[in-house]
Amino acid sequence: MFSALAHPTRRALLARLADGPASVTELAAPFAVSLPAISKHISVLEQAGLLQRTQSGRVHTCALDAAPLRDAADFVQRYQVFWTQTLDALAAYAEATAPEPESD
Amino acid sequence: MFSALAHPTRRALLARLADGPASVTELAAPFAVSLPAISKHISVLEQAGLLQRTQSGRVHTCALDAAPLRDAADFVQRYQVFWTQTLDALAAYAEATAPEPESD
DNA sequence: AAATCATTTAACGAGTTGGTTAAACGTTAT
DNA sequence: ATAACGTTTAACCAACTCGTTAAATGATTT
Repeated sequence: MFSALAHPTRRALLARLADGPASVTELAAPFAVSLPAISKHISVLEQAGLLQRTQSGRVHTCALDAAPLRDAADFVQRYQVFWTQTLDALAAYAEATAPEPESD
Repeated sequence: MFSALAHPTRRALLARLADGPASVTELAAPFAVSLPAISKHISVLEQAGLLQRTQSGRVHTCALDAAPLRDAADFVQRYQVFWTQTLDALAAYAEATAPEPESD
């Protein structure tokens, strides 16, 4: 999943699909690589569950499926406190997760 | 960045660091791989900016730096609308491409 | 039926990743 | 000074990634 997102071409493909479904050739058009290369990228995205294929005739139409990205969002947001809060809040968070008997 | 997150061991290291800084040996302890392997993972995280190293004596203390994760969060959240509206969008698209009169 | 089109598969090569063990490096302790 | 410790570097290997070109597949058009 994260490795599917790790390649810039694949992120660009997702961005393109955010504007609507497209065929493999349409998806490949903006890129300077061969069609088989794009085909492989699409397979990677499909296997990561980020892309759904619908074959109608000889045209494979690809559509974005962002559902798995929710997991990535969940993962990343667990760390949100570490970049949004101040050091005080960070300390509070540390204390909340690993309570330390300080007094009382 | 995404490729740094792509390896489960590295995500586990980040999770561990979320509880506070730790030395390389401490970080390596829970894993069944050799110390050099962990050392490399730490280097990858460090190069991705997710980890800061402080050498004091012969001990390298590693601390989480979640700031770069903000970029990942930004990326992922651009797609949030696609998984919050997924059911409607998918239904509409399915109906448009393969019209299946199920209810009228 | 033959040609063309959209796409994938096959086979290959260069470079990277993720692991290993052995050795090196610098720090601390005896 | 010597030994032990924490960590990295070196050298190596197997497996994977990302790209290529050439051929195959299957659908459509002529």
